[in-house]
Amino acid sequence: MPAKKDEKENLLGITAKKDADFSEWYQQVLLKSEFVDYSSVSGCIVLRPAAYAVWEKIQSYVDIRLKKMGIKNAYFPLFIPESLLKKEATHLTGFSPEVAWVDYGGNTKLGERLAVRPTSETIMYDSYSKWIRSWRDLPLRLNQWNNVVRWEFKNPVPFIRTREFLWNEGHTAFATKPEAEKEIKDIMNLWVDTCENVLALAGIHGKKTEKEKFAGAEYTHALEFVTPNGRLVQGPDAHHDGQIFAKAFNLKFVDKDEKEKYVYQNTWAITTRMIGVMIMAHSDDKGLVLPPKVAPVQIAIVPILFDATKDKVVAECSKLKKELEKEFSVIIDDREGYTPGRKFNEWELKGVPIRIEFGPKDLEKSQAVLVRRDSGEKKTVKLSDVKKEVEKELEAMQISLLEKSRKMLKDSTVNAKTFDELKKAIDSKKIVRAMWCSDSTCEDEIKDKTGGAKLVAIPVDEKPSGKCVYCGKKAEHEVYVSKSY
RNA sequence: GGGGCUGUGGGGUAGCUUGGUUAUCCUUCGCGCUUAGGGAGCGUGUGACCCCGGUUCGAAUCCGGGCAGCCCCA
Repeated sequence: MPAKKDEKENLLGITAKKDADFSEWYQQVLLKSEFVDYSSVSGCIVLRPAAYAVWEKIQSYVDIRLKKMGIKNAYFPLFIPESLLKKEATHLTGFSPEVAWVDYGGNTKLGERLAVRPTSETIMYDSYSKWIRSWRDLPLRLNQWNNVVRWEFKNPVPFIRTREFLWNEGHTAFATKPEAEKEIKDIMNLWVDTCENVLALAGIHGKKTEKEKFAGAEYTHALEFVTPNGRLVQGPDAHHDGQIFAKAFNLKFVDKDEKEKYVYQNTWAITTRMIGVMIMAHSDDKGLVLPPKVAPVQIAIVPILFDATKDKVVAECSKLKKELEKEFSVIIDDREGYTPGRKFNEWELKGVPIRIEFGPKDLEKSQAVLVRRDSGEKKTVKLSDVKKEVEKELEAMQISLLEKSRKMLKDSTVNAKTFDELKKAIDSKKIVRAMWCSDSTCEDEIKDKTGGAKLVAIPVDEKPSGKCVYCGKKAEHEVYVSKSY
């Protein structure tokens, strides 16, 4: 029996519309699906089991591939002595406004206060300086999975901007620049692969402008993702640090030619922010939509229970579950006292990719009903074909979500020749591709006159030609301009 | 960095202007019965005034401060 319209407001499901009230919608999707919760610490969220499971999927996909590349995992301290954090000037300036400090141990004031790591370059390179002596010690390629704290004062947005977040941080040292730069390419390929094939997200591979690059890097590559409310968000990145930290931390080695040289370094990371980007992109007015490759539960079997056939239906569902869980993660929702409709809505809210309905009619005809979360499409299949069909639909869903993401990126992008066009596009929540003279004055002016739109990325596939969108001088680069998180 | 709005059971709310008995309603949650192919029904139970201070005989309500969340602008 359908719920009365005026009662719907108070039911389990989300009431905000993605198109009409994006941030309210985003919040409701996360909270009502029991994906995350707020905590008593401002700007810090709780990843509930479903969210953490998604992170574990991302983590394991990336971790396996990093290890194949020859990178090893290690763990360095959470705390960084102030003196170490101060060693590289640009780095310090970049991070110091948002560092959280520990001043006391119990009641005892510490002799030197400790930073809670905002990133671990400084504490790691302190060790690296002891470990790197000869060319034989290189390359040194370590990664750690951990948490970092950046005490931001802007409005927190779950996953997108939180004061503490989870990530990996790879920190590597090479004897030569070409080796190091080759790694930047490999890592960026890994990020593209992970985002596209696991999270079903299409991004822009770009280079950061001088203004926007990582504090302490020579240059920064990153993937940028468009959100449904027309902003770009930075995703995973890879920074080539050249010899900047090497000089600050005295990372020298004796090369084969017996000369002392500084190492060349990279740092790179993917963070839990991507989970937020993924949810913004794929989820809808019914709740979460999780790509099959990250979904903690891929299939929910809902038995339709009538007294006369209950036992047989449940038995058949259990058989089905046993068969399916050889390859997929499956749950069977045989809770009594809830109607099927209620269960359907609940699993949709939680973003389970495939639902299987099975009742007396299906028992009679040896069939089951498959429903896809992303399209809502229903399909009746023979019991013997369920496994094959599920596999097919999960793959199709994964691909379809990526295509949708590609389309969103394409539809959100506008080319602008004049500043007027650029401004109009920004105002109508588009992201803009335009030409740029590469002067930071123009960068500042554009930001100023558009209400904060940044030059987010110089696409790696750029073909600069013509004139700067702002000053009209010869263009050096193409850029994506957009408001950002 | 600046401005605005809002905090009442797990969620959504009424009450606040004009202070006054046991804080309203819906939903969730627990239990019992009954139901079951798209958010079922009846009965019953649990559960809240963000925190600190002030005014007052009396504060969810008025005042001050804090904390938190949201929105807009830079």
